[in-house]
Amino acid sequence: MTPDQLSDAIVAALNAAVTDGDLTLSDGVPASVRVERPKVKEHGDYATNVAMQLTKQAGRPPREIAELIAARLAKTDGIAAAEVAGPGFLNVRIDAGAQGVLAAEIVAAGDSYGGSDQLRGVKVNLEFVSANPTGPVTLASARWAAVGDSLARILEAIGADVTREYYFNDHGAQIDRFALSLLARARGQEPPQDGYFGDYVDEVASRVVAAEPDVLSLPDADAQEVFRREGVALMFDEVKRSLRDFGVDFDVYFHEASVHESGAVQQAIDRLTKLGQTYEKDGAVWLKSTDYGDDKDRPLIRSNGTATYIAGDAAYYLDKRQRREFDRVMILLGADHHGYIGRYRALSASFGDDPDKHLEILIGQMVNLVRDGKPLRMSKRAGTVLTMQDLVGTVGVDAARYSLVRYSMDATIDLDLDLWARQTQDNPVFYVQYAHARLASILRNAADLGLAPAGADFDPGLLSTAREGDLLRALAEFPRVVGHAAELREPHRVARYLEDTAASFHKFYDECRVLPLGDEEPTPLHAARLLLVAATRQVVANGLGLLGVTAPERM
RNA sequence: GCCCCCAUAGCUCAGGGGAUAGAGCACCGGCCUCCGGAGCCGGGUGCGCAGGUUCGAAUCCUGCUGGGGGCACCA
Repeated sequence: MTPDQLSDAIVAALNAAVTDGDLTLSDGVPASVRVERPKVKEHGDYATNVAMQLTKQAGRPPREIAELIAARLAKTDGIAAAEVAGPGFLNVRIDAGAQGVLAAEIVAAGDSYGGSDQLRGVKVNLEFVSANPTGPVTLASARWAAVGDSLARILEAIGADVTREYYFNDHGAQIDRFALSLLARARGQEPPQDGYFGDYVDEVASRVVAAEPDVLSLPDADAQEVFRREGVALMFDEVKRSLRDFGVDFDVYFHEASVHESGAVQQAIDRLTKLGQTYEKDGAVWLKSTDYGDDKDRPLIRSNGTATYIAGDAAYYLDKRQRREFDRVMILLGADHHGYIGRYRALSASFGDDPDKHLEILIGQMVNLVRDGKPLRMSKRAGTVLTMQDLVGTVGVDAARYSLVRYSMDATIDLDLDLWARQTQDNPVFYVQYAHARLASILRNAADLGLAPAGADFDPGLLSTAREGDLLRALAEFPRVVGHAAELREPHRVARYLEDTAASFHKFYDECRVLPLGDEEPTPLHAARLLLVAATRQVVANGLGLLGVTAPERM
């Protein structure tokens, strides 16, 4: 019996109490009740605080309400006991049998276990990373790559139709500075003060020269144009390649330059003007973003006639909303962009959208580096920027992605380079992957013995020890964890869940022999435990899949 | 000055109003005749401060302290 099924049973009990005239609820019976796993074993398999929640509208003490539910619940199939405790908690024990059937259900569901139809039919556009093509993907961007892709996978698991999107800022001043920096390095000069530094600038510059040998004999403006075009193209390739190596495949790489070249920017501004959302002042065209809660109005067209960055955003946002009629535009940004929220919401509202419904901007905190216990300061100028590829090269894709996704986005994380570089069991990803390898190994050994997991008609009551019960309850949690991770946009919950579940499995393994010992005859218990192993392996594999981390058969 | 995030064990971090606040690392001590010891078992210290809401607060609200990041006709 899963928590959701228990919730249904409790609702049924409440309905029965009302029908019998034992209970009156002014707001009616809730559609579902909150069921949680108690921290203490003595409090049963599951507990609910619904009686306390209903105290007001029932006009009766919580313990009395809990008694009414308990009496009816105790008669429900699959429930071994229901007792009232403390101020009005209802503690429930599930029949071992009702719990054990889950193992067969999970194996039958396979890859789909954990998913749901919660967001079926919802089209989501999820933009993340979107780093400028003026350098390699940095460690900070790697966090959004890991978190964004995992979030996309989790949303897809609950039915959403997700488009992963990357916005290349390949237009504007920073691109000019990049081109100038390349030109300078190609000539053996220092890049400008506000230019780009680091070895990769030299590399890109020499690759451009190799491809276009006569570039250095061109006039400055023409040479700069060649370096801009070729340099940016090389960076595009580099960015795409490192993301692919990281296991992140974007559906759309959108180029900022395209909305400027196509006239989409002007169309977007015209539209805003027609909607009465702009005005002219000091020779510039402004968006009345303060009407929608922004700190200040934002210029769309500068007094020199050129379009601003936010004008490109306007066109891009409009494109996203119209291209496939996305229900929701989600954007993952670093904390240094949090000031961006106000103007973007105002932009959305200016087009007549509801920013609370159509737009969602997620802010994640930064990644710091620590070495020898001391913070390591990255400097773009000195060229000491740690890249995603550096991280992957040091710890591997699995550990890199896992380490970046296992923390709450709200928390700044300190990655200890030495620790991750050591690649020892300090890294929790090994704990989870090891559990999967161990599970796979048991299944391999069973196959060698000609032993198959029990079928759907097995006796679930065989899985009755405390460790088996703990493991089954952990497996039963998975769909809820995925649902919560999706709803709260918190992929790290999946990682933490996997660590807990791996621990439950390791404990089960330590106490419960799965395969026959020596020449012992296989029994139904062996087959039942093997089924539990198969179910556990499935859950661990599904969970790792949501994080974009491999589930190894062997390590 | 204004805005956002954070503050929980020696360290890195979990903890969606619930009962006795958890995990990993580190430290000490146990467990391999057979399914992977990269594992398991035992040992202990903590919610920055002050108010408020609530039957109940690490969790929600306010103020303060400390840390991080932002507040361009840059992108």
